[in-house]
Amino acid sequence: MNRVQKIIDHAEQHCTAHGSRLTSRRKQVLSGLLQSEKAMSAYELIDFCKARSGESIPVMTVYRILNFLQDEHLVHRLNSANKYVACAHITSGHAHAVLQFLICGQCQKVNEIRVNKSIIAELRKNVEHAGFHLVSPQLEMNCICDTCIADAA
Amino acid sequence: MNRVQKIIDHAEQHCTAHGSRLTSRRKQVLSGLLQSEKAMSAYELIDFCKARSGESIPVMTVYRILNFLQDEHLVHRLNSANKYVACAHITSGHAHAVLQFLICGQCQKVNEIRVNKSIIAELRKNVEHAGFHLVSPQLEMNCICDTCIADAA
DNA sequence: TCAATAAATGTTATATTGTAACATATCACA
DNA sequence: TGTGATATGTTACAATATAACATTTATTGA
Repeated sequence: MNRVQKIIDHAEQHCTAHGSRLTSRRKQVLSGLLQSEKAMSAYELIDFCKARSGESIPVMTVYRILNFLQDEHLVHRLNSANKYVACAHITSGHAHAVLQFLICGQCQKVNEIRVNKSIIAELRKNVEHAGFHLVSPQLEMNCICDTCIADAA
Repeated sequence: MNRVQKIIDHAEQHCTAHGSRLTSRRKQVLSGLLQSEKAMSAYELIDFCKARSGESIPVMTVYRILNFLQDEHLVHRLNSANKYVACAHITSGHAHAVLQFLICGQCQKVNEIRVNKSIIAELRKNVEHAGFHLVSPQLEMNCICDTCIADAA
C-alpha cells in the first residue's frame, strides 16, 4: 500500500470515529492535496485532479469539501497565501497542537511544524495583556527554503 | 492640531527624509485608514473615503498607494484578512521591529504590538532547523477582544 | 423494502480582492 | 519652458470565494 493510500485510510478511520464520512469525493480532494505534496489554491487543486483523473470537480464542491476537511483537521488553510495543504500529521494522531507553517515564497513548499508550548504561552501572555483572547493560534511565516537559496546562488 | 493631522505630518517628514513624496492622494488614503481606526479592505477604504469626501478614488490608485505606504512602513497588510491597517507607530519612530497583529474576528479591531526578541529568536531557530530561512516575520493571530466577549455574554 | 428524511453534491450566478496594459496628468529640474 | 520621471486615471479582466437553489445519494425507521 502506498503512502497516500495509507494516509487516506487513517483519515477514514479518523472520520468514522467522529461519526462523519470520508466520501469518495472527499477522498479524491484529500488525495489530490496529498499527491501534490504542496499547498494549492482551490482552483489549482481542481486542475490537478482534472489532470490526473480527467474528471472536473465543481468549484463549490471543492470549497465545501475543503471546509469539511479543515473541520476534521485533515487539511489546513494557509491564510497568508489563500492556499490549502494536507495536514502533515494525519497518521501520527495530531493532538491539536499549535502549528507553525513555513512557506517558501519561491517554490511554495510548506513545512508544518509544531510550536513549543513555552513560546505559545509567551505569545498568549502578550495577547491577554493587550485585552484580547487567542482563538486559533496558527503561525505562518514567510520563508525561503534551502533549495531555493542554493538555486539562487 | 488633531491626532490624524499630527500623524500625517510625521508621515510626510518620514517620506521627505527618504526622498519620496506624500502626495495629497496618498494623504487621503492614509488619513482614511487612520480615521477609521480599523483594518479595511481596499474596497472598504474606497467606500469610507467616498462617504467622507464624496470623491471616489479609483481601485487601481488605491492599491498602488497602499503598496507605496507599505514600502514606507506606514501601512501594514494583514495577510490573513486581506485588509490594510495604518501602522500604529508612525509617530514613535518604528524601528522595523517584528510585529504581532491581534485581530478580533468579531469586530475586526486590530492591535499591533511588538514581539519580544527572544521569541523571534526561538521561532527563527525552529525555522532554520527545518531548512528554511525567515524572510519577513509578521505574526497574525486570530483573537477576540474583551469588548466582543463582554457583548456576547 | 421502501418512503421519509438527512446529508452530500451539482448548477448558476455573483461577490470580493487584486492586477495588467495603456492613457493622461502632474511634478522637478535643467 | 519643455522634457523626462513620477503619479494617477481608465478599462478590462484574473483569481478567490460564496449565496441560493436543484438534484442526487445515503440512512433509518415503519
